[in-house]
Amino acid sequence: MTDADDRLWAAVTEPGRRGLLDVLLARGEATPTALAAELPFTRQAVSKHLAVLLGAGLITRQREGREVRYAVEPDRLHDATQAMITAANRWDARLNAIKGLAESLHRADPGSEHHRAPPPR
Amino acid sequence: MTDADDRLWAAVTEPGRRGLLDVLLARGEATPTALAAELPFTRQAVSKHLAVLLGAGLITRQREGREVRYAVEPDRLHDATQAMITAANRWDARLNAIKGLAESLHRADPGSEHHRAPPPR
DNA sequence: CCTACGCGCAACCTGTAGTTGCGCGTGGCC
DNA sequence: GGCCACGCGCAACTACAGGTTGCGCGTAGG
Repeated sequence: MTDADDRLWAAVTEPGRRGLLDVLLARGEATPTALAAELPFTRQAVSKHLAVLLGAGLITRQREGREVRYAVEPDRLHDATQAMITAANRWDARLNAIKGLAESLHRADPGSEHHRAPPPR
Repeated sequence: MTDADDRLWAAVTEPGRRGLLDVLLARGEATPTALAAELPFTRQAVSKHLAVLLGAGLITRQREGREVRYAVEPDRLHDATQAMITAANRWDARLNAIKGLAESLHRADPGSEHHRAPPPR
């Protein structure tokens, strides 16, 4: 996993940003104040997060008079979602392998959960 | 999304923990020192992360003499991966809707990307 | 022109990730 | 049995990122 991908991952998985993206995706585009109105933190905090997302190329910024409209960048954000799904699936594959192995061991020797002798004290 | 799910999400998505889980999944089970040997941070940092994962129910802890073996809890971790995939898919659905909408608008009126009159200065 | 609003910048606070240092218990060796 | 070595957890400290408040600038609108 490259360096840019790491930044992408960190940008979308951070809890605050995740909620922010939820709202922004529901609207397609919005201003910082509008976003802050639906989120549990202040406009400035929102603005910081938007700066991070902007730096990661996940959203676009466009001035319109005294307002600023932020909009999602579908292609780039799609890359992020795919990265998440890929990672999750890779983990799941490992998980199934481990689970299957544990079960087969259990069948072979049901008493071997504690590998040696576990002295209670 | 519930409170426990939030803790689950935070536990797995944190960058340090993500790398740790990668190694732990590759081995199935391991001791803190063994994990620290393959990770970019110290044994104590690993130990802290393991404590968090343990608190989230994602791994199990078992003393074996003077060592401690941590092992992944397949079912619980599977829940986490599913949560990630679900979130990613939900975003992707929104994304496609937005992208489709933008394209249809573009077809209807190719010059309407700037909604009103954008004064350059 | 003057007011109101939206925004960004800067200073500050707080929690968490990461480090180093130390003490305790267990295993192996003589 | 006694001693050293190793693995581990606890505690104190530092560094950084998320979040807040306060302020100043520019633009919109009467």
